[in-house]
Amino acid sequence: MARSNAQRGSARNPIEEAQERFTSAWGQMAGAWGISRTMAEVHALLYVTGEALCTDDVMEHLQISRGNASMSLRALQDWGLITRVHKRGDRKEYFEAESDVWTMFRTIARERKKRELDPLLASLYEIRDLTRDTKSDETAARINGRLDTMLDFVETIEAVSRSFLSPDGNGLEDAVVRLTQTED
Amino acid sequence: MARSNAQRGSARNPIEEAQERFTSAWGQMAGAWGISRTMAEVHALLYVTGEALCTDDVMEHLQISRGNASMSLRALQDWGLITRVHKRGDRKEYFEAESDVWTMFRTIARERKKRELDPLLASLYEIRDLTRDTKSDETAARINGRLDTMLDFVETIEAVSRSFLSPDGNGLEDAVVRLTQTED
DNA sequence: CAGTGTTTTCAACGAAGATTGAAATCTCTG
DNA sequence: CAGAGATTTCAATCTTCGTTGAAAACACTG
Repeated sequence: MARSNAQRGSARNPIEEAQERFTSAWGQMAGAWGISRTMAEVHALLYVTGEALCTDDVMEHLQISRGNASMSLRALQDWGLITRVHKRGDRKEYFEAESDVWTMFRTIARERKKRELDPLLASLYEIRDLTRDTKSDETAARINGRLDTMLDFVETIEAVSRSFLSPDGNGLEDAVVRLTQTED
Repeated sequence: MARSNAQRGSARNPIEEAQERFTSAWGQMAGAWGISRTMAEVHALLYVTGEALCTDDVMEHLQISRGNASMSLRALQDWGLITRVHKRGDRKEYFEAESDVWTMFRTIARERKKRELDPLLASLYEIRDLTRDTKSDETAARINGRLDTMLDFVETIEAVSRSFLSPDGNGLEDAVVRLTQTED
């Protein structure tokens, strides 16, 4: 009882502290890809640990409720960032994180594209069609011009994303490596 | 009284409706770059309108309070997405949005890098240093391996971002164009 | 198929963040 | 430099989102 409280905050040994700090740092990034802090922390924990953990492990490490752990694990599965693992002779379910960081990144990017970019693009098409046959005074022309410019831009972004993400390939990593090399 | 309520939701003419729908669609993207929905809507309004607006214009179009409008405009200035404009013979301040979409994108990306990526990288360095001289049993080795892999990855992302964003140049647009063309 | 261990669901609650509005501050103008 | 107009600030309030915990559903095992 005394022991399990004493180690709150800064963990016993360097490895545990590193694990805890990583989990927390990764949690800060939650906003960066539109998931809750807890969900990011669960993911970080599974990633850094590198082995399959069960709901109780997650609850204990992160000090969260069973319901919260269950929902976060479910959401991470929906994103495709973790997978279920069965251990025979054990009735509990275990989960482990995708270990390849590029795959992880691609998964997140693909999901965000689906949830944010694609709907935006769809909206922009609809909006353009609203004003397709409007006689343009000066103001209308300016506004339409801006909308068209934005649509072009978002289309370009979408095209780039698609070429990286949609095939099964790992074009992303290649491209990034190419880009970081000689910028001639 | 009847009139100003009647046009809530769908605006009178196609142009106004397009403007309103764009503002709303752009507002949905707020989460995507870590600002509040209102702030994104103010930005969208200024962008699509294409001319300088004052606080009262913003308040009226978006149906928000003076305080909220003031704070959102301030925040957008801090981000560098809008600039103040003085109209002579008028005591009010006016604001207009950056009109070049690539510049806009670069501004947002640069700010996010500063606020999210750089701190993450700093944390990861600290975390690595924690475990630098730990004798590694099997578990510790695995965890350290994962942390190193993640650090490499984030360093790479940082390097790519930096090469696009930090110079004054428009390397980003060029790179994107290059990437969308023949993928050989 | 009863019993036990495990996971999921969800209404109530709590925390974090956004918004308001009015007072305080600032800034022109005559 | 008084006063009107414009902007900013911030405590109180509202809203939204995340979390809890216990009940229900589920899934094994003997």
